[in-house]
Amino acid sequence: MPRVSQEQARLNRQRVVEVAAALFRERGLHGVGVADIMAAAGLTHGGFYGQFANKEALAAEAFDTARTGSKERLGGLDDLLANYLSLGHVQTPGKGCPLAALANDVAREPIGSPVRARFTDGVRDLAAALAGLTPRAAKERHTQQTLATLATLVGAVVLARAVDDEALAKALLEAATASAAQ
Amino acid sequence: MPRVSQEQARLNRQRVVEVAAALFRERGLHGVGVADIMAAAGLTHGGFYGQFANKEALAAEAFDTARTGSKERLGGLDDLLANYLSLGHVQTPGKGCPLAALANDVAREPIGSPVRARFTDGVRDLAAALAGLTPRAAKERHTQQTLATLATLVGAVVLARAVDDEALAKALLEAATASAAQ
DNA sequence: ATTATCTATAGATCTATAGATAATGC
DNA sequence: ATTATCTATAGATCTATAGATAATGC
Repeated sequence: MPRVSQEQARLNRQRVVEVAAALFRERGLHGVGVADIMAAAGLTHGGFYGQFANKEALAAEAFDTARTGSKERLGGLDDLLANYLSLGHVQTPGKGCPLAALANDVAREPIGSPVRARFTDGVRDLAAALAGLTPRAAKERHTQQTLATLATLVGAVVLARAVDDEALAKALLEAATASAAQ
Repeated sequence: MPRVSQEQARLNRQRVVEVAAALFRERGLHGVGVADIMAAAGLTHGGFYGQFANKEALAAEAFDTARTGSKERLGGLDDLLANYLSLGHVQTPGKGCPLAALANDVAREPIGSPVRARFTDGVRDLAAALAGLTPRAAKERHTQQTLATLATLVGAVVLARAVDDEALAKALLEAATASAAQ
């Protein structure tokens, strides 16, 4: 019933995107509905379609928000590794790296889908961040090492989250840390 | 209408599990319904509940079938790496490693869920397979190296599948191969 | 008057169950 | 007679839209 100001509407829209960014990472792209997201933002279902074309468009925006919002406070390679490969990151996917949280979901999206493009940008971005923090060898080898490290980080977090045994989860994170630090 | 022999019923049941193992890996645990699976097996929806308690029980059986069915023909570490880190594996998740195909899905299942237990067994299994093919250093370090390699393999495949650029997918696989082969 | 939000609902889809059907196998 | 499978349907849930409501802002 209450109609709000344009200013408030803009804030509401941004809140929807942020809430969606968290819920998608926690429950998956198909694990949360538009009604859930709107309710979590304190709005009603019907209001959604005045602000977004459809669920897919929201997912694309939410992915970007998750990407920029979860960027590691970079200090050095060691800080990034410690943050990324922490139990805290494993236990709070809603605030963590969207690559690790949504890779399987994105892989099932049709090619050419908006979220796939954002995901690819995210991979390049994180690879660039890692490359910038790493001592550089020969250029080709440097790129290769960077991509391998990226795969190790994502793989360790993804597996640690799915496993039923916290000791094994920790062992995966520690093994990845030791490997990525050389 | 047609009622089949016990023998045929057993075969039908096994076919349902195998079809489910493929479809779950392709579309995710929530991306395929019981009706889809039964239709793909050439049976009708209603027949399902005579053979399985529920969808979760089928998922647990299907995960085990996927695990044993996708076991690499081991020849050596190089063969395993070449198979696991191939574009073929990336492009046919329905026949590939269930750890890479379903990690995000399993991570969203409640703790204590049957598929989480099977997933954990799968991680230990693949780690053991890798350990058996790897030159052994000091025991602790050996285990650590094995888990790091496992994370690298899974991460590379998971990322390569989600990315929109085949060149980047190949680069991820090659980087992981170079890293895992030392 | 415009428009952000809400109510209500259409149309799909999904899990699960109940009861009917018809071939197997004692 | 038993039982594997099928038909039909209940009860949830999900995306999307249409129309009503009421506060904003020219």
